[in-house]
Amino acid sequence: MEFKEAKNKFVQTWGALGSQWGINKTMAQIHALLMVSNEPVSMEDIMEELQISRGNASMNLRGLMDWGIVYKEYKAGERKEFFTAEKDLDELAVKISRERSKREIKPTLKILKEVSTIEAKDSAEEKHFVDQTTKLYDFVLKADNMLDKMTEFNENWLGKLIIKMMK
Amino acid sequence: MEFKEAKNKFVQTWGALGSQWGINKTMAQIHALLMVSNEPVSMEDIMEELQISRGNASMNLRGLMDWGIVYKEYKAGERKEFFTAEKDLDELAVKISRERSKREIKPTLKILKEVSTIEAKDSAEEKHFVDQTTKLYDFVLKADNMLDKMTEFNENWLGKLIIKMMK
DNA sequence: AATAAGTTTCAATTATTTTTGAAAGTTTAA
DNA sequence: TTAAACTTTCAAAAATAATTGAAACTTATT
Repeated sequence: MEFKEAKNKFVQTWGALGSQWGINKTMAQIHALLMVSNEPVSMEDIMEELQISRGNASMNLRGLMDWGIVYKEYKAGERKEFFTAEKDLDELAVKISRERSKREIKPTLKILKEVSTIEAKDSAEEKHFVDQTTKLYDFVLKADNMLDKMTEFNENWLGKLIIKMMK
Repeated sequence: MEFKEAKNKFVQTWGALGSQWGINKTMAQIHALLMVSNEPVSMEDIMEELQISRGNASMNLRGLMDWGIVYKEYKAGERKEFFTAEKDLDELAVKISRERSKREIKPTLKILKEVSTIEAKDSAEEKHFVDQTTKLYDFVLKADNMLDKMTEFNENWLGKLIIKMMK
């Protein structure tokens, strides 16, 4: 396989994976493209390589920057903006975790707390509901805290974690 | 908040969360409904509670069974089929992890292997591509193996894991 | 302060995904 | 073996999400 083909295959695959995880295809593709680029890429180049419109590129780049995993860069003497991706994978994982926690997990926890603390009357049905949502709350809270812990490990937490798990 | 309201809120929230994670809303809602039901639920009841068509219910129940997190049950003397959800949350997490690994991670690893092993010529661009995709391969492989390990812990791995992480 | 270079926004369009509903298929019981 | 009870399938319709493109906006240059 030659370089261009491999690069394209990677970008497509990353895009498809993104879709399956609730990230829009183009956003994932742009991210993939920037991840494997050794130097900052302009919006023009992104549009060209992925065959997408200016508006699309602009919006998805903004989205990626909101996630904190793509940065804007300026080149001396150039008016255009360039973009780079976070390339450290541990850092990338930490940022994505943090952001998903903030956007999705925390609000869900809030609701779980609410619904699990209704007064359970005496019916088995209601008791089971309270019991199950309480368990779910505890579980999600624990999982979310684990993500927080990961950020403390910081350097290569995944490797360290696996070593601990082996023991 | 009264029971019916809480239940509805939970089902809606779980459905919305599903969407954000690439699981279709109805599938997530059915799962939520079954999780908090203390006894098996018929397709009729699911249709009624979620206000969805028979076809929709049928297809999404099938999907949930393919994930291995919803089971069919038969009640003595009843012709209808009933459904229950996996309610043990550790077990649920393990099953979802296993299935996502099989369906999404493993195929992605295969592609990453392919594209990271092209002959890198001498250009910095190509070298960076090979380097970055190799790192990505290693990272995803490690993360995937961690999921496997979780299944070995089996009983309350999340709690144990957090304790280990604290140390 | 006018112009040029570049970016963002958003209503309209297009593509994708989900849902419906009725026909076809299955299974059980008489 | 027929009919009734129930489930599955899938083409068409509806709902949702992504994309375009051109006008509005911003910033830098002359």
